[in-house]
Amino acid sequence: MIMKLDFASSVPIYQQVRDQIVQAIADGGFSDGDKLPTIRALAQETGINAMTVNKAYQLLKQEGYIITDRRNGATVTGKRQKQKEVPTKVKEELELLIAEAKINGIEEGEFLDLCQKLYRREKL
Amino acid sequence: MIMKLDFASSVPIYQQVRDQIVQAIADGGFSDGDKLPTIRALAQETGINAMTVNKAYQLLKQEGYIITDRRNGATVTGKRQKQKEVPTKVKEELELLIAEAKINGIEEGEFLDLCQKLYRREKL
DNA sequence: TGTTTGTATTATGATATATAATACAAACAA
DNA sequence: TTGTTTGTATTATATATCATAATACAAACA
Repeated sequence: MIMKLDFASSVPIYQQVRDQIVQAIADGGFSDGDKLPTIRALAQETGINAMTVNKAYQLLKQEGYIITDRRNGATVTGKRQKQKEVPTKVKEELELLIAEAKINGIEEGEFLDLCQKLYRREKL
Repeated sequence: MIMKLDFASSVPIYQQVRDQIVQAIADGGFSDGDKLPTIRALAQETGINAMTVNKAYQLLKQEGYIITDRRNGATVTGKRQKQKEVPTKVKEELELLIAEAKINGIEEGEFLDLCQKLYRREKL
């Protein structure tokens, strides 16, 4: 599994691992029932500590993105049932991003265009 | 200045302060030339330490949102010249948010609609 | 002269992050 | 049975971050 880690970043490594796995799931790199690499394997592959990978997996498990089995490893649960409400976390973070975009002179049309392209995974 | 702080949040307090000031600027609550509360005043008002407020102001200054004067306090610089490129930080965080939205079953149309409403500050 | 401003310094404590070395129970293969 | 692999738990260590506290300073102004 390709994993780009920035050790100079202020974003914790376990968070970076978690984020990239979430993105891989969203992009179809992992589907429902697919197995993630074992904790030890991913730790060795990336050169980081197994407990750091474990922390990322714990987070993913807590968020419902994966299930874990002592014998079977970590399995992706896939896309979920549509929620009635957009998660508050998504809305709040989106609000902040939009505020920063506005201050930087990004107009509504340009911003929505960017969102659409990113959603469709088109080139920018 | 109204400041909602969540002390149970994992987001550092200085970051929450910074975020809310950025949002206030974007929303027009502060315009070019307006003065922010003094560090000590905001610290007392919110009940947090002055050095924590200072850290938020340092961040805002470093990001170019405000200028500070030893005598005059902190002044908002207002909206900037439009950048050629959308900041990488905005794009990357947006990508992650979109990934999480996708997994939660939020379709493109709904997501773009949400973005538009948030940009226009309409009710949801 | 006194006050207010952002800033700097030093100290302290709590929490978070990351690594390291083991150990454990469960499940499966040989 | 025996051995291996799995996630998980434990303990220790080191470093960094976060937040508070108490001062102090130079600059600017009334």
